[in-house]
Parts: sequence; C-alpha cells; structure tokens
Amino acid sequence: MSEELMTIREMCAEFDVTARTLRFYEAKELISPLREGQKRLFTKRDRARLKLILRGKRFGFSLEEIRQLLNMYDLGDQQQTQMLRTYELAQNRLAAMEAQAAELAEAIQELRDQIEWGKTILADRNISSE
Amino acid sequence: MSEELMTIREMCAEFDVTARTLRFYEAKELISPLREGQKRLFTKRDRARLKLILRGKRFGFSLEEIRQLLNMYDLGDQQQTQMLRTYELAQNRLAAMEAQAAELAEAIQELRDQIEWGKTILADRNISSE
DNA sequence: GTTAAAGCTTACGTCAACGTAAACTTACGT
DNA sequence: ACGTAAGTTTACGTTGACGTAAGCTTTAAC
Repeated sequence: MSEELMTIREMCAEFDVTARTLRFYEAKELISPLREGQKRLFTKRDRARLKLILRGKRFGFSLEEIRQLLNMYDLGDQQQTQMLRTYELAQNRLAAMEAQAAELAEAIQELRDQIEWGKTILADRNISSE
Repeated sequence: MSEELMTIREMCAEFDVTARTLRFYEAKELISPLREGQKRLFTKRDRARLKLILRGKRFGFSLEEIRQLLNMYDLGDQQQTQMLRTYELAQNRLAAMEAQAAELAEAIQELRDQIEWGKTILADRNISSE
C-alpha cells in the first residue's frame, strides 16, 4: 500500500467489492484510476468517490443518480453556470432525501408499535399458561 | 367501486400501478385477490398490503424482503413459535432501518454543508464582480 | 526459464421486477 | 347480433448491476 496509490486488489480488500465492480464503475465513469501501462492505480480521489458510491447504493440510489451526486461533490473547479445547475440539483435531491427520511421515521415508529403489540400478546400467553 | 371489492382497473387507478404489476405481485404471493370466475376482486386486505408493498419499495426493499415484512403484519393468527421467529425478524429489520435512518441523516447534513459551501462561493463571486 | 499470481479485455450469463405482445374469453351497450 | 372494453393466460423482451468464464500479458519468485 504505497499510501497514495492502490492496486485493484488492495481496493477490493479495503472496500469489500470485486475487481469486476471497480472496472464496471470505471466504465460507467464513476471513478477514473490512473494507468501504469495497462494496470489501474487508484488514487485518494477514487477512494473518496467509491466511498460515496457505496453509501449511495445503501440508500437505494441508482448508479446514474450517484453519478450526478458525485458531480455535485466536484463543485470547486466549475463554472458559475454549472454551479447553479448543480446547486439546484442538490436542492431537489436534498428534498427527496428528507422526505424519505421522514417516511422512514414514520415506518420505524409503526414497526415499533407492531413489535410492542407482539410483545404484549406474548406476555399474555406466558401469564395465561402458568 | 363497490366499497369493499375492487376490480383490477380500479386498483390501478387508485394506486397508480399497472395490471401487470398486480398480477405479478399475486404470482409472488404478496397479495391474494378473490375470484369471480376468472376475474380478480381485490379486498380491503389486498389494498392494505399493496400500500405496504409500495412503501417498502420506496425504502428500497426487495419484494422478497417485503414479503417477509408482510408476514410480520399478520401476527394475529399465528402460533407462538412462528411469532417468536417473526418477532426476531422484526427486531433485525428494525435495527437495519434505524441504521439506515442514521446514515441518511448524516448524509443529509453533509449535503447541507456542501450546499452551504456552494452558496458561500457564489456569494463571494457576486461580491468580487461588483 | 518457467510457473504462479495479478492484471487486462471481450463477451456471454443472471436475477429482479416488471413491460409488452399475442391470442383468447366474458360482459355490456346499441 | 356485434363490436368493444375489460379481463384473462402464456410467454418472450428489457434494464440495471454486476457474475463468470476464456484467453492473453506482465511481473515476481524460485
């Protein structure tokens, strides 16, 4: 592990993904490792992006959606027009995520109630069987 | 709309899904409409379950996962063994959902910061261009 | 010098969750 | 009587996100 650049195997170990997955993400332009001849060398930037990709996936975003989110993280070196567009996109995405979070919270509460109800029934049965 | 039983078209309209989807869910044993000859008639129970199915999908659960969650909602008429198993399943699912909610909250905060940062840059540019 | 490990490309396979088309069968309105 | 609208089954097609296998090169180790 040369601190800065990592081989594909090292990446696989660190992030628990297959080499196929990394090549696939490169083909989809989600990451862009350097080349030493044929071989891929993954930079710090690639690792940061991969982290975000995997998190995005856990949230149920498609790779295409994630690609757009990733662009949003590249704000620094953009033109103003592009920034405004990106900013707008971020707003929408944020609203969607907040909505999802709210709904998720609600469902969690319902599930909690359901479990509590199950508990009650179990308790009743235990009492009545003594 | 006979209040109690609904045709497939009525279901499609009410839940904004296709007939194919409803038949597909029946094949997967997520819903089980009555039959009047060949034709399906959807009950209140089917509608309640479909609601949960669609919500589950929004959370990114697979249909198989949703099927298990649905069984959880059928606690009432189960044996104790089955209930314990189901209860356990509910606990796991709840933990997973809470973890997801936490992670989501974190991501939302990061996104918010990112947007704030973008705003700052925009503001700076506006000032420096005057 | 050659074998093994790690890498590469190309390309077909797979699985979930439906879409879509074909070829019927009632049920209803005129 | 007849079209047409709503329903059905059967079955092949599609998209996203990779898995998997074949065949070739490069580097490290013995």
